Order: sequence, then structure tokens, then C-alpha cells
Amino acid sequence: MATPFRLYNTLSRSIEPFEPITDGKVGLYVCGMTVYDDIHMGHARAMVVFDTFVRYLRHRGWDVHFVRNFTDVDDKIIARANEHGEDPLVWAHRYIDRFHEDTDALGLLRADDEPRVSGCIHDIQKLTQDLIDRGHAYISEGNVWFAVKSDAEYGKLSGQKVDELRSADTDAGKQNAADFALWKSVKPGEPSWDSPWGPGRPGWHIECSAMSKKHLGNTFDIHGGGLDLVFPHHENEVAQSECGNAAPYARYWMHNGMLTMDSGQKMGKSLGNVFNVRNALSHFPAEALRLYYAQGLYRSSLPWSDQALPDALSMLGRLYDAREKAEAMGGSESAEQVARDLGEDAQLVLELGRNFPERFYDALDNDFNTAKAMADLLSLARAINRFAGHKKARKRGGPVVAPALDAFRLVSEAINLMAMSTAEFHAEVKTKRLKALSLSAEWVEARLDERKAARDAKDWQLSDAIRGELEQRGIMVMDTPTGAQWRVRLGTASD
RNA sequence: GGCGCCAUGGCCAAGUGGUAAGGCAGAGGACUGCAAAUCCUUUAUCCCCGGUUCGAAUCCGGGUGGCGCCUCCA
Repeated sequence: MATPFRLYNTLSRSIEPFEPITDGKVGLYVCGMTVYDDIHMGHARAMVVFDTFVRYLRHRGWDVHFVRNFTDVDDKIIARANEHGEDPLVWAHRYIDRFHEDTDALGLLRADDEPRVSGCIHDIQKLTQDLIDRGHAYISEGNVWFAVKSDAEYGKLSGQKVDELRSADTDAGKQNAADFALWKSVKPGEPSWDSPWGPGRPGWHIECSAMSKKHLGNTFDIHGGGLDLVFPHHENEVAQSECGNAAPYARYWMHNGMLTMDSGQKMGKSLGNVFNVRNALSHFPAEALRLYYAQGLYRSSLPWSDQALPDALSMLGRLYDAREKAEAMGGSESAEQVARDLGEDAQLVLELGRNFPERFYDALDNDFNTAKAMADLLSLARAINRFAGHKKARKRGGPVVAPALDAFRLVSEAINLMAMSTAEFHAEVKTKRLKALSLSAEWVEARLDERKAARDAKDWQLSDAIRGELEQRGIMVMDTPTGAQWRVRLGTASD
């Protein structure tokens, strides 16, 4: 059954209890991508945050209707396509396909509806006409403008006042510099559709108002998107929808923070500091990316650096290693019996495991605090590792770590992390990290065979030299009772 | 100029009234042929000033600094 949760609402600038319009249901609209290039780590944050959020709500019993749009008609798409002598819609749709390739590889769910501007022209025109009819929009030279001054509530989301804005563009035909286009008359080389106001194409903001209305109705529960969209995009959406529909728009506004560079500035194409998801995924498992995002609060800025993914991967490795140790433990006594016999480390892992669900739900129900949830999971991993150091843990510890293993399953089901088998995880890491280091598994194995021969001859000098060479190349060698194991170093610098 | 967010140990970071989670890095120790991994120990009174309170990192006021938005932006 759906349980209550609390959410920061940009409208009130405070955390509020979530109250659905319809019991047990959540209508969620998230602003998607303008598709003219591959997505970068900053875009991926928004996608991962809302994917994780949707998964969690569903895990908690909510019936979520998740809508995320594609902007496939836009100035930048047109400019980029024209540069390459291609049709703008063809160009955009190729990048929608690439978006799906990337987000599928990231392990993200598809939205329930993924409307495109080009498929919603009729809905956009209908809303535009409603705005004209209600006196909130005017026609000028084939353009239709939203009249900001006609909306007394304009600015309520962002706190902006129309007269205090830095002088915007003074397009001929606009009554107020802050008025924005609902419909733009056609220009040469641009896609266009017929309309009551002449051929043209939609303005940027109207699409989201029209698409959310189409799939979720006039009033719906949660509207999401990047923090950089609050003004003007979301402000304008509120104005259009509430004026055009004469009904409230989204009840909760949920904004994710930006990825920032060393300078504190956000990752963005104009700054030339973007890192593509495609690159990241060729060298790191998708879960490492998702853990990187989950480490922080969704609405805070998150620092990006070359070390971000190596760090996240080594953290992920710690979690998988701990889980593997727990899985290897046997025994069939009662947990209480084992905990009594094996001491406080056993008590601790039992207790943390049993408490985990409550702590996990508390963290995520309180404005989706994944950072807290991840910290608790790491604490549990440490408790497992500590307990695993006991001689009798492997033979008798199973009952004591069972709740911890349940905790890992819970995380996997609720937010899709720790969702692989240990073998799958290590296989993926090996493949991707070897590729990043330009090494082959065969080469590593051959070196290890040589080292084994040296070790058998107790030629420690040669043995260590071989290991040293491997380490220099980023391969860690671990001597165990059953022979040497190897792994690609997780925490190495960028590639 | 306007609007908004933020300021916690070397770095990242959770914490929203009762004396500071977690990660990375560093130092010491256990383990190891030596290592790696792992574990243990170790590093903070929370930007500054004032106020409220028995008590504040947490609330209020002022200051300083950073960032986002006001043009496209996840």
C-alpha cells in the first residue's frame, strides 16, 4: 500500500507531506531533453534521479504515471541539422534513439508516456487558442505571445517580478519584454505546421503545458526537472497552464541540482566541460554512475571530477565484496544463538541488518534522501566485513547476516542498485576497466602464470617484480589460500 | 540590478533543537614471504557577529563568501 512521504516543493521552498490528488496514485511529469546531441553526465543525473524516484514510489505501493517529453522542435535542433544539411526532425529522432540507447544502458525505465512536440501540435494549438480566447495571449505578425501582465500570479514559482528582470530581448510586436512566444511564425529552413495564425511552430514552453495536460490532465501531482529550468521555463508553464485551463497546475515542483566542476560552475555545453554518458559507460558499470548520483542529495549540486566515477566504483566494489562474504556464510542455528556465541560483531551485523529497512524507508521518505540510505548501506557493509574476520563466521554466520542480505535485496528492488550477481559485477568491471587500460585478460593471465612459477620456486624477487609491473598497469593481485586472484584496480585515476 | 540556493574535518558529504553519519585521502596497528583486500585506532564544536532557548551546526537578524537563474540549458 502507498505510504506517506515528504517532498521539498519549490513552490513553497519547504519540505511538505505529499498528498496525492487521487489516493494511491501519483501523476509525474518530468521535462526531458532537447534532442540534438548525446547526453552528458549532467543530463544523466536528472534521468537517474527521477528513474530512481519512480522506482522507489512504485516499490512503496504507489501507482505512478510517469510522463517525460522529448523536445524535437527547437532552435538548436534546427541550427544543428541545417549545419549538416539534414532534416531537423530526422536529426532529432536519431538523438531520441541514442538517448534510449544510453538510458537503457544506464538501466533506466522508460517513461509510461514519452510525448514529442511534433506529435502534439494539435494539443499545443488548442491550448494556445484557449489562451487567446481567455485574453492571456495576443497575435502579432503571425506570432502568438503570452501576455505576462495578464497573469497576476506570474512569478509565484521562481519569485521573479516582471519589472525587475534584466532587460530581455525586445522583439518587435511584444507588449512586454517578458512576454514569450506560444507560436512562432515560420522562417526559411524551419519545420512548420499550419495554424489559425499562419504557418509556424510552437514556442518552447507551451509544449510541456500541452503534453502534461494531454497525459495527466489540467492538475497533476508532481512536476520535475532540472533546477536551471525553474525560470523561465517552469514559471511560464505555470502561467500558460493556469491561465489557459483556469485550473491549478502541478501541486509539487521537484528540481534536481546541477553537476558542478572544480570552479563550482555547472557542467554545460556552453562551458565546454561536458563528459558524455557514452564515454562513462564504456569504462564504468552503469551502477557506478547511479551510485555516484545516489551519494548526494538530489537537489544539491554534485561535484564532478575525474575521480568521481573511480571513487563511486570502489565504493560499489566494497558493497559487492561485503555482500559476497555474507553470501558465503553457512550455518543453520538460530540467529540469536549465533549472535550470543560469536560476540558483539555478530550482534552488530544482526542488528544493523534488522534495522535497515526502517532506516532506509525513513531516509527515502524524507525528501528522498538517497545519501543517507547509501551511508547506511556502507555501514552495514563494514559490519559484515568486520564480522567476516571471525574464524567461525564462515561456517556459522549465515543466520546472523541473513537480514543484511535481505537489506541488499531491498536496495536492489527499491532503487535498482546492487542488482547484479557478484560474478556479473566483476565480469563487467573486468571488461570495462581492461578496455580503459588497454589490456587483455589473456596478457594478465600469462603474467600470473609466470609469477606462480616464481612463487613455487620461492623466487620472491621475480614474483614481486611481476606483481609490481601488473600494479603499475592497474591490475591488483591478491594472493589467497586457493591461488592468486586478480582484479582491475577500481580507484585508479581517470581514463 | 532582481530572484533563489548554499557555507560542516585535507577533499566530498549526511544531519533541521539536545553535545557531529558515510565516502575519499593521510598516519599508526592487525593480517601477509612481501603486498593487495579487509578490520581496528586516529583527524571537526559546524564561515563571522548578534539574538531566541535550560540547550543550536540545526530557529531569527546582520555581515562575508560561493553558485544557479534572469539568453539556450537536466
